[in-house]
Amino acid sequence: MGRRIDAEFFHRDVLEVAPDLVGKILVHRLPDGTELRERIAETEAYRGEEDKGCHASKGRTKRTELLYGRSGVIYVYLCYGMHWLMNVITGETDQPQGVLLRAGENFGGPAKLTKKMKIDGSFNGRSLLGSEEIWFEDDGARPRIRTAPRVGIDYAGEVWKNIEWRFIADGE
DNA sequence: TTAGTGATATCC
DNA sequence: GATATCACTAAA
Repeated sequence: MGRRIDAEFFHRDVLEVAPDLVGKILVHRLPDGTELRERIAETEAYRGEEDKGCHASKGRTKRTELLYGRSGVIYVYLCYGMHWLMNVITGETDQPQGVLLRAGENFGGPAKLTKKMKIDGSFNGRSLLGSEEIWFEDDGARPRIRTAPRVGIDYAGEVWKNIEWRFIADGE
């Protein structure tokens, strides 16, 4: 059983938090007391209004408001009408940045992760800090990380689409 | 490769 | 009010 990750961890630049989050364990306690645990195997960083791949690139709206808010908060977004994608807000307040959780160690795919962890839109805006329902743990694992270009954002243009802000645990 | 799906943003 | 878009997945 690991240590719960605290506010300081998330209150750093997303480019530090995103790779650090790889290998950490997401814990979700269900109302009936069951704990779902999954080690994070892959993340992506989204950072700033100039990042054309970031939702906040179009400015501050009701939807992206959370990205500008406190670190340690969960941003859940419904994609293509059926997939929940989970992000963790990082960095300073008023600085739009967040980490997209792309995969756990037992499955690949952002929507699979939320499905398996039973996370949906009702988690949007919740905090990972001091919560009895959902939090991250550090069990001391320090996986090797490799980087790669982000996926699914072809619309963002050559520069932003090729930048290596995807962080993957190197298996074996 | 394509269909399916619905919230959000943007345009009348 | 209407339409276009989208950080995806599964099936073929």
